[in-house]
Amino acid sequence: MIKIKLPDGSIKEYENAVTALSVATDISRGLAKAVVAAKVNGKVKGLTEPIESDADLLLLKFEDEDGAHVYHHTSSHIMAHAVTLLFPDVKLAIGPAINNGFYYDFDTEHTFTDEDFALIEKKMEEIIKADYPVERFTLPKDEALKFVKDNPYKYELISELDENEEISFYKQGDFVDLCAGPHLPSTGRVKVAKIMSVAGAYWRGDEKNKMLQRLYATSFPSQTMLDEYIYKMEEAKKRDHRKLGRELDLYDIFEEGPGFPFFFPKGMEIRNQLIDYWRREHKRAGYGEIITPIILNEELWHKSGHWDHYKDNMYFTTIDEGNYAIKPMNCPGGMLAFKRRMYSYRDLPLRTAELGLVHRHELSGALHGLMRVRCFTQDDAHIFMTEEQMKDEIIGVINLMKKIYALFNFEYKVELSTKPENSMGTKEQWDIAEKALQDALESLNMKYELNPGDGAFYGPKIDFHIQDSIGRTWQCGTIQLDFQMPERFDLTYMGADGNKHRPIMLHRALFGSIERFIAILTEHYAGAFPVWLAPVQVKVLPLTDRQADYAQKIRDILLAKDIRVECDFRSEKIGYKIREAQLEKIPYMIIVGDNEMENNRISVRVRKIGDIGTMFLEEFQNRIVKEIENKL
RNA sequence: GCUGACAUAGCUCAGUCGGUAGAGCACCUCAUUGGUAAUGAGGAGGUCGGCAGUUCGAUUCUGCUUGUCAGCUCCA
Repeated sequence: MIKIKLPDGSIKEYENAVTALSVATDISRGLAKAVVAAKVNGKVKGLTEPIESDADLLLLKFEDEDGAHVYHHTSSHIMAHAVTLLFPDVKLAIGPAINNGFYYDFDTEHTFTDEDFALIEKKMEEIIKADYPVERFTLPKDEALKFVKDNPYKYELISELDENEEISFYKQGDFVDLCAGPHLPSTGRVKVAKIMSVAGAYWRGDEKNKMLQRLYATSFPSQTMLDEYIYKMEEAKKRDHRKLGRELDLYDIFEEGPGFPFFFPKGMEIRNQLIDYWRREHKRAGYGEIITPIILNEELWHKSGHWDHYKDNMYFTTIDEGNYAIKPMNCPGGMLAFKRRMYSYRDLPLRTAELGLVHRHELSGALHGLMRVRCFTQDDAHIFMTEEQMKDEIIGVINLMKKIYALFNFEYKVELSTKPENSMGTKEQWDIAEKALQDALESLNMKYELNPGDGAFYGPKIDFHIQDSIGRTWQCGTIQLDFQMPERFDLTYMGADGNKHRPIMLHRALFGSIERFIAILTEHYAGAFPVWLAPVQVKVLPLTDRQADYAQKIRDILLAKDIRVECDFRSEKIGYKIREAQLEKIPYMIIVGDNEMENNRISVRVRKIGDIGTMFLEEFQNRIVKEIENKL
C-alpha cells in the first residue's frame, strides 16, 4: 500500500506504484488538465514518473514557479525539435527554462532572422498538435557518449558527468535530447509559444568559446495569457528610464559621449535631493566626508594592484611628461587620505565617505542608459577598523543599506561573492574575510545567494541587486572587505600596546552609483517621483491672465518655503495646462480662477487622485511640507 | 569586445522598386480668457548618423565607420 499525502493533509492510498497524473485525475478532471508537474517529497518530478513508496505530493500548475519551469523546459525541447526539422545541420547546445520563458542555443551555418521566427513557430505548432508523448530513458555513460558522438556540445556535457551516473534523455517523436528533466507528459500540453528574439551567446558563457545563436522564446497555456504577457512587457518598456529621462528632461546620453551621461536641471534636482538625504544619514552614522582627485599619478595604481588587475578598464593621460591615471575606484585616493597622519586605536573605526566620480572603460556592448555607464558617482566609503570591530561594522553598513532601501520600498536580492581566480592576498585572509561577511549576514537573518568566484580582486563582497522595469537585476549596494590595500599601502594605527597595527578596510557603497540608482528610481516610480524627490513639486495654473499676479504671489510664498514650484502663464485652456502638468508627473497642481482669488483660496489637484477641492494656501503648505519631511 | 537588428525634424514615426522628403506632438506668431487630461489659424524646422564606392543622379544600392537596441561576456 502506498500512501500519498496531499498538501491539505489528506491521504490517498494506492495498491501499486502510482503517477502524479493519476492522483490528479482521481481528484478532478479539471485538475488533471491543469497540472503540469509534481513535487514529490519536495523534488520536482514529471507527472508520469512512477511514485513507488509513500510520499508527500504537491501538484504543480503553470501558475507555480516550478510548474512554469517544467512547462517552459518542454517548450524549449519543442523549439529545438522544430529547429532540427527546419535546419538539419543544427547542433544543439543547451536549452533551459528561464524567468518568463526559455531559450535554446544552436550551432548552425544558417543565421536566424526575424523571418525564421514565424517558420519555427509554425513547426512548433505542428509538434504541439501531434501531441507526442515525452518519454524518458536512461543510458550508462559510455553508451550515452556514443549516442551523442556527433554533437560536441552534448558530448562535452556528458563527459563531465560521474562515471556511474545514469544519463537521462527525453524523446518526443523522432527527437531525442539529453536532459535531466522533468518534462510535461506530452508536447500537446503546451498551447502557444512565441519566439521573442535571437542573440549571440558564447558556449558555456566563455568568450573564448564559439559564439552560438540563442533563440529566446516563451510559452503559455493560452493565447490570452500570452497576449497579457506581451502587453505587460510593452507597458513595462514605457517605464524605461532612458525614455522617461528624455521625456521628463532629467538626463540623457549623446553620441558624443557614449556612456557619459548628462544631467539637466530637473535630473539634478532629484540627484541633489538624494545626496542631501545621503549626507544627513552619513553624518548621523558617524562618517566624515572627503573628496579625492579624479586624476592621480600612475605609480599609485601600480602600488594598489589596479595596474595588474584593472588596467584594461582604466583611462590614462599624461601631464608634463608624467603618466597619470583617471581613477576607476576611489580606494587608492582614500588610502592616501588615511596615510596623511597617524591614527590611534581610539580613532577606529574610522568611517570616511566620498561621493567619488570614477571612470571605467566598459565594453561598448555593455553600455545601458544610466544603468551601465563609463563614468559614474559612487557613494563610496572606506571604513578602517580592527579585526574585532569588523563584524559590527559590517552589520552597521547592512542596517544603513536596509534603511535606505526601505525608504524606496525596493525589493532586492543579496549575493555573497567569494575569491575570484585572479586575486591578491592569501587564501587565509580571504577565508577570514568571507566568513566575516557570512557571519554578519547570518546574524541578521538575511537571505542571500552564494556567488562563488565573483569577488573584487582585493576582497570578497556582499552585493545588493535591484530589478529594473523588465526584471533585469542591477547591482547597487556593495560591501567589500579588504586586507590587501592596507598592506600594500602599509597603513597602521597605534594600538593600546604602543605598537603599530594594521587596520582592516571595508569598502562600501549604498546607492552603488548615483546614476544607476536614479535610473532604478525612475523605473521604480515610472517617472512619478514622490513629492520629496519630484523635480517640480507644485505647478500653479492660473485660469486666465487675470490671476497671473495671484499665481505669482502663491509661487513666491511656496518658494520661500523651499518648495519647488512653477507657474504656467500661457494663454491656454485649463484642461490643456492640467494635461501637460499631469504628463510631466508633477505631484500637485494649484488652480486659481476668479473664485479662488476673491476668497483668497486655492484649488488643489493631486497627481494621483485628481481635484481635492479648495483650501487656504497655508493648509496646503502645511500638508506638502509635512509630506516632504516624511519623504512621501 | 562578440552575435543580430536598427539609425529620416526636439520627440514618436510614415516614405522614396535610385530623381535631394512627409504626418502628429513639441516650438514660434496671431486670435481666443477659458473651471479640472489636448481652442483655432498660420509659421519655422531635416546636407534622411558619418565617410567612401557604384551611378548621369544615392536618403534609398554596396563597403567601411560611429552610435543605439536585444543578448553574451564584464560590472556599480
